[in-house]
Amino acid sequence: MPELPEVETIRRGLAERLPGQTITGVRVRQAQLRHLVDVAALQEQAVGRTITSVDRRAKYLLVRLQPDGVLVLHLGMTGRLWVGPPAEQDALHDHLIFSLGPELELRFHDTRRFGMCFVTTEAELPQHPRLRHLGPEPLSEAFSSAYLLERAKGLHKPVKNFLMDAAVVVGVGNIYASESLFLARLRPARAVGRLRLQHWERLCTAVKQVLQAAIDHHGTTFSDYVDSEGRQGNFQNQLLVYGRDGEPCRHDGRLIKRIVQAGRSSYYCPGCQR
DNA sequence: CGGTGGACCTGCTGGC
DNA sequence: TGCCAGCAGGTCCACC
Repeated sequence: MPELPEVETIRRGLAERLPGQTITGVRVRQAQLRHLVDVAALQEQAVGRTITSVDRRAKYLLVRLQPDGVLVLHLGMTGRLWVGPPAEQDALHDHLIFSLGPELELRFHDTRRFGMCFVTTEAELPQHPRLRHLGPEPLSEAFSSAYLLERAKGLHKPVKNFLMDAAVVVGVGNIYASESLFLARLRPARAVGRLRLQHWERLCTAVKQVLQAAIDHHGTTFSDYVDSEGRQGNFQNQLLVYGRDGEPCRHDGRLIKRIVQAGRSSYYCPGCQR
């Protein structure tokens, strides 16, 4: 479900409400998510700790704990987090419930169960198997045209798949990959090893622009994404190609095409993108 | 080594 | 109406 802008929107909501709260209990209704949740580790390393901040690395939310510990949450395709007064009853697919004293709770809901939850220490976090291979943040200076050119050298994979490879850059999912390629005027099937610096400059700028604009609009609600306060995003109104198969391009009127790459839909304008 | 295809899950939609 | 194929915003691993 969520790509970087949606996760960042959720992070901002959590960062307003969680710091200073103490995790007083955890209830696991379904431990089998993307990986099996280690309930004992949560009890030992999260319960009783106070939350100091909520940060983000790639699409992972990092709930930092005092005196040490990081509660890591990933929303997969359909994960949602909810902060509020304790619910009267559990809903279907409410898997994890963190009590924050008697009047507040953090609830993790995930229909398809591709999400993740684990706890680790501050020292182990960078080397954690789920995080250690991750590439640069797209909105950081490390994500540059020079970096992309170097990284793509000798590779033959399509630029769409390259952009969605978390070892290359994190946070760019299926929606924003198509949108970025449209802005950069590049067809998704272009082989990365043959692109020149000028192409990477266009693409790098486009990725940053699209992600920042989506964050500014609180993300994209395509079917069911909502933030931690239950609010929908607004960026779906600004999508230029994603999900617009057969509709006219807003720039040149040609019909948007849909192709499948690595099992995922890609959308592009055959006129604007080369 | 790089690249693809399928697996993991549930639920919704559209065609017959 | 019912059934079934196809699709969905992510990640990982086995296999060529």
